[in-house]
Amino acid sequence: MNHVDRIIGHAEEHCKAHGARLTVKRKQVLAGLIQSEKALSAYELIDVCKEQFGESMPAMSVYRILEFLEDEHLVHKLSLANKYVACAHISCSHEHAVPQFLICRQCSKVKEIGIKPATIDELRESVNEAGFKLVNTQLEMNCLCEGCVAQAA
Amino acid sequence: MNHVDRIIGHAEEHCKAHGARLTVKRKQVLAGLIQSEKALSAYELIDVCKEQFGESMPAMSVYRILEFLEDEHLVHKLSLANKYVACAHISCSHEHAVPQFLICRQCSKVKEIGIKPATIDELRESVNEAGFKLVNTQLEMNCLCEGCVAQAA
DNA sequence: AACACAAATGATATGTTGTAACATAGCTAA
DNA sequence: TTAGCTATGTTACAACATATCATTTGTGTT
Repeated sequence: MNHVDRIIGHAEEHCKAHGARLTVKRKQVLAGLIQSEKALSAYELIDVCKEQFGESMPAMSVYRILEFLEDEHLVHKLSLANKYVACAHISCSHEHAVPQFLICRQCSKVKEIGIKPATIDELRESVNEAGFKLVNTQLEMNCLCEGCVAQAA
Repeated sequence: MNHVDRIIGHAEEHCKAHGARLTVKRKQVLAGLIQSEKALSAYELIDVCKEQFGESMPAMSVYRILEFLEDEHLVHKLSLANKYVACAHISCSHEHAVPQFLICRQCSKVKEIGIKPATIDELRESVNEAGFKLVNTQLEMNCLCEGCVAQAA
């Protein structure tokens, strides 16, 4: 049983725990995302599923499935890049705070981090001072990953 | 001479100062953005220009013009919303740091703020610790503006 | 003024991301 | 088993964005 399958196993338990169904298609989409280890657009994901499972996957289905996986907190949507990424903590049992994302603009590698609560508080305060309310603390930041920085140098 | 015209005047000087040409079309696009006082998609902007100036504006041109205006730091692209917003500081003479944006998910109103440098430093540090490099400090945050919070309540 | 060149815009087509609407298939439970 | 819900398929299209090549406009030079 490989790494991906183990994570899928956890996802399955997670879903079963509250009566959500992790169907074959949904597992395929999630597995595709986990395996690629980076953010993929919905259409890239279609290609991945085609390669991996030989099954055609209508765009509509992929979007529906991504929505389901988001609702289950198994996948995050990165609006900054219009891409989707598997949650880095599917196998963790504890509850998670809303994460922040570092997105490599070069290669779409994504790092999911938890910024210090104090920093988040400062941000939220700046937002409040401006008369706005933060609807969530999912920050997305344009970055370069180590590998791509090295290449650029 | 109204508010918008005054800002356009400043923009014109800014461009002239280094030989960039703020043409009629470019002025129209910028004026449309300033006047609306919120973020607009490129296609919304086409409609605004059509209404305001009666001129048809091919999508291609609008995108080119928005790119020019971005290069001149007169307009910001908000990737989180796929919209564009006029810079809030066109009339300021001083140099600006990279701004942060609060985007109302309800009405697209945008507030351009400058977060405390210390907070930015903390963020950058968190990013570095994760082995990534921030390519810029333009944060975009999903918010609700005062008006929309009041409505929702 | 006429010309040459570059910058800006127009026109057309197409790529990419995402959703609406309605049809079908497949579980699940009485 | 049949009724009803959930999931998926199909088709069409909306919204966002760019590639490419043609034309116009503006600027400097002779």
